[in-house]
Amino acid sequence: ENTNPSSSGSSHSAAKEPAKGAAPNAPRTRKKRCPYSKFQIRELEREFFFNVYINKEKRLQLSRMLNLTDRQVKIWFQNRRMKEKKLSRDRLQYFSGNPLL
Amino acid sequence: AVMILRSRFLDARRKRRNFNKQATEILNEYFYSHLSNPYPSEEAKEELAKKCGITVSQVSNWFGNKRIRYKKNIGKFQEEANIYAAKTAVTATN
DNA sequence: GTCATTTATCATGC
DNA sequence: GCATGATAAATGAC
Repeated sequence: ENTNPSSSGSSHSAAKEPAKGAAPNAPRTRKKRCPYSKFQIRELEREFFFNVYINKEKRLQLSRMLNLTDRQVKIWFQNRRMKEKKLSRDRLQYFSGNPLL
Repeated sequence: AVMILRSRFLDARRKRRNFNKQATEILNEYFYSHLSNPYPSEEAKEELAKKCGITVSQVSNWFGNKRIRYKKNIGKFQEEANIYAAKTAVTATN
């Protein structure tokens, strides 16, 4: 379902600056945001359910399985923790001061 | 009853509804009167949220979207910028 | 690590 | 059909 351009093929796949060695003055281009596939999200969420903080071993394992870089998995968990915190805030705000409860 | 509330919360989370005209006015006034640095502090966000009747997160979302969409096409917002520039100029003279 | 943010994408309103 | 608000990747400050 997902033709994932990141971390594909070559094992070392540089995450940024796809340009060849022509330009030494690297205008470090920001990596384009690439939505993850349903399968990738499912596996990441599954691991997140067991432990909100992932260790290095499982991170490497997940990154290989999902064809993502370690950095991408690490950042996904960081963003996921922030999302959980925001969901908690929204839930609290929504259910607080609700006359039906 | 709890389940109903829960489902209502879950689908109300992504249902998008436009802000009322007054809230948009307030947000635009702040944005164009701070065009050189359109980054309201946490306290300013809370005050804007209260005046607009929205959450602080919604204020952050609005400014994030506004900043990048303004930067991406300044010309499209020129007319709008002039309107609020004139409006703040009037209030400044009073 | 958190967290505000940038950027693209998604989903809806109209 | 775009405008608009919310969310999902990605970066950087601290």
